[in-house]
Amino acid sequence: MPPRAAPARDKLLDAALGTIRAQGYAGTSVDDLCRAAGVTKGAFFHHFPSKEALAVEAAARFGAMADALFAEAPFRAAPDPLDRLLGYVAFRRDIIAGEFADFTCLVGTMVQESYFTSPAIRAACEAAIFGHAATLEPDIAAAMAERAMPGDPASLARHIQAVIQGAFILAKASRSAAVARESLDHLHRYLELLFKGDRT
Amino acid sequence: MPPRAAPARDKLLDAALGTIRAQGYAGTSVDDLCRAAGVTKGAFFHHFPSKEALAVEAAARFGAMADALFAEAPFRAAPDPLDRLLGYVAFRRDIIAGEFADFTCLVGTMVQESYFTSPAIRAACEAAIFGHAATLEPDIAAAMAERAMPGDPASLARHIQAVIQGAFILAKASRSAAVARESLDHLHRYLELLFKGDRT
DNA sequence: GATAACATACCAACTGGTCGGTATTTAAAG
DNA sequence: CTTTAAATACCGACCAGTTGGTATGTTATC
Repeated sequence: MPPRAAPARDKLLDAALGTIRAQGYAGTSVDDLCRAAGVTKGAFFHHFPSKEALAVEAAARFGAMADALFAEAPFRAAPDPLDRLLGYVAFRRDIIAGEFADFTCLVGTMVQESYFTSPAIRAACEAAIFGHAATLEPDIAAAMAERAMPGDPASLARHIQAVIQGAFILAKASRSAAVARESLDHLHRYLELLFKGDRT
Repeated sequence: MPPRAAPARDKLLDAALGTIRAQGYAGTSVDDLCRAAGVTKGAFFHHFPSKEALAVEAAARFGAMADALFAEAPFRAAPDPLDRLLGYVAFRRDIIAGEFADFTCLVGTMVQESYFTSPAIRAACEAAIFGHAATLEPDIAAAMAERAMPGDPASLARHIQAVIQGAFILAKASRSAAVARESLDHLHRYLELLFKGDRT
């Protein structure tokens, strides 16, 4: 097959998304990854200098995939910035379904356990989370400006990410996606109260 | 029920709180724990049948310690239930300071990485998180009743925990306790808007 | 003198990582 | 269009250290 395409590399990265989201970073061995990807250890260390390096790349890949998903989602077409913001939260709520390893956040999982032991992974996760949060800032800023509201768009964008991350934790603890969706509903209500001043 | 003083047991449990919060469950070896506790491996397996069993007990201990901390905190003395609720959030905000391993949540960290691989740990973390959330329900229910508000007290209590957990993740990612406090401020504002309808 | 609390030595399985090798592709030379 | 040389992709045995856990003690306390 085409070596230039390096399928083993992509297979490993893909396998990492699912496996690490289910077992955590430290709980996933290089052999686990190779097995899940259907690849040998030789291929692993040909493409990645270390397990940590793969994690860093997986974090970046996950961030890019997430950004692309939301950039192309239907709610983006709304003309009003507040509608786009509320649409984002509603969309995030709605995609919380199915297997946990499918809707859960790779970088949130990894940073939790390796922020202290691996500066490289921590930085990669920070970039993914805060980079994604930054994509919300323009709409928040526009919605605030339209209403001459005080407030820090960046801070609200970060809070939205915090709620999402926390919702995943409660969902995992209770094996219930519904618990996570509920929290996103509260977040949605917060934004409505904040921007519209009512509970419509 | 320890027959008579088993210092090694307590030292191991204490060491687990700090070490697992910094390195995660899978990232912490039994030897790490023994070293941190100043105890030998023989003592470890004399008191705990497995590493997993220690984690389960550590989760329960952490939950009990947290419940006790908030049950005795000053805000509990407020006569109004809403003030107690807002006081809880403000108090949680204020104790986010210093070392990450000191204010961060053991059970949130553990459940994130082992909800799939260890049913026992997952259940222990679920009990700690949702048990703690339940302690907020009476005040929320009372505050809602006073205002004849619709809404599910349990759901709001869980949301509060979700925000707290998510705030920790963002804090770890950015090495900034301030980011977490900010999120607690947003949560505080949500509750004010919900119950008072203004931004006082 | 029994029992719980600890210590020491040890183990098989697994850990992340290395290494010498082979197969396939690309690029340039003929 | 071939031949060929360099590069890249991949394989799988192997390594030293670590893993969670055990077996067999010794010591302290009732």
